[in-house]
Amino acid sequence: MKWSKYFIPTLKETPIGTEAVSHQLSLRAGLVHMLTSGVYSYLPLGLRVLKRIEDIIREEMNAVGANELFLPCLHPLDLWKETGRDKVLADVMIKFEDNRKRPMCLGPTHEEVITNLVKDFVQSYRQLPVVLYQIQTKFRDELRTRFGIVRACEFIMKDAYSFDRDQEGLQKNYDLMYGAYKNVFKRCGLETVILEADSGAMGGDVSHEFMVPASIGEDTIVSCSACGLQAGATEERAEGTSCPKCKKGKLTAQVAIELGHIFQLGTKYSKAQGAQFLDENGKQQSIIMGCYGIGVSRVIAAIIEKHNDANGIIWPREVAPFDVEILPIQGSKEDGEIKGLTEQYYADLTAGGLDVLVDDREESAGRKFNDADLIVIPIRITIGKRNLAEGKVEIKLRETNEVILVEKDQVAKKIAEMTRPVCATN
RNA sequence: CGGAGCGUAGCGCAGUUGGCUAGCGCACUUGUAUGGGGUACAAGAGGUCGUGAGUUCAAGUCUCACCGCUCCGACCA
Repeated sequence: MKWSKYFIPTLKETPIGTEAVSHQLSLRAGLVHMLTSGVYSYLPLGLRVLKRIEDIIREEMNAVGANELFLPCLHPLDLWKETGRDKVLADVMIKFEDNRKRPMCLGPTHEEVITNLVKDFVQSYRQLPVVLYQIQTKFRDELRTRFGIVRACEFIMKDAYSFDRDQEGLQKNYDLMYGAYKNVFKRCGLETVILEADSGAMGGDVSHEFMVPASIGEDTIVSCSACGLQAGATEERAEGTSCPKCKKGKLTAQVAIELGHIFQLGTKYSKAQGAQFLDENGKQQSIIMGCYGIGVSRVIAAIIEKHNDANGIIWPREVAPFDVEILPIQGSKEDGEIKGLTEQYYADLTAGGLDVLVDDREESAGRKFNDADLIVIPIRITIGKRNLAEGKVEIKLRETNEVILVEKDQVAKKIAEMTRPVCATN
């Protein structure tokens, strides 16, 4: 991809009204654009990151036997009345009437829709278990948006739903999802703290939250210095208090971003909506359900919060919008060799399966370097006269700021060596 | 929804006790030079000062209402 033909609107200065680093950098690096509070457009670069995260999620979901589908975000309100959640979620639901005066809402979550779907197709225990997921836009009329895309009114979520004949089956799928979630966040370069949590408006008995401790966030985790207990702190029992478990250690509080939440729902929805199956004894049973969410767009914010420096974002390799950036330093004088090498590297690396961005703009070297640091592609190749005089080209790794000089005809080979371990994990 | 702050060009800002044609930096356009860390010079283009009322000879500036954004709180799969 050539920069001159790509839409990467970087900002030199920090936008007003932004506090969180991820909010600032996501705007400055040209990833997103705010339409109004809590409503964001994803620009080409941000969309690339989003797609890469989605791909990781898809791989991990498919690996545990979940099937991807795509549910509507336009829901008749009547459906929500079946479970009474039209009232429970009334504050966050975006409701309206269509032109035929039918009460509708934009889906804040999809338990009702998926249950409605599954009950039409599943009649027998022989058809269970079923695990389905989607990556979809959710709409929530948040009372207060926060930190850019961390809490938005319109956001992208992966939601999976499991349907089992018994608790044993649910537990099995729940454990699989639990493991898949750990993989997803690890591959996104995020260390998570997993907490047993309150099920809230979702209902059910067991639930776990996947939290990333960060300098901003809407949740608080308390940790015990002695026994290592970690727990959510919804109430004002943060610091000071002694540990409720060992009674010895002191609790320290840490702000965190919730990225994932998984629930054992049981029969709350299947009973309310009549999703039943016939067991081998010919008896009607309610399907046992679980649901599993990841705030996909929120993951981007968490990654930026955890991976940045004074110059910009340091993407973990698996989620970076491009693998390699080629930065030719040349002017209008047309240095034939620089141009030739740029094209050659681009062709070689692209053929090797890498996403390559070429900064072919007629800009000063300084601006190119600064933009490169801001949007940050993991590997940067700088081609300039200074090193070319020695027959060499510079390769810089953004993660470590390590700079190596490579013979100009060894570049593609060297990059291939560097990127191989990443490819192997895929 | 309570508390606080902010709103002047695409972005970041200045604008005094109300005063004459609303400025500055960046970005943008054109030209010349430059070409390894936001390059220099020159000439340009770009404005319902968030919206609406009010006070006044005169409002970016004062008053009121409303709208929008951010932060804290309440709330939250």
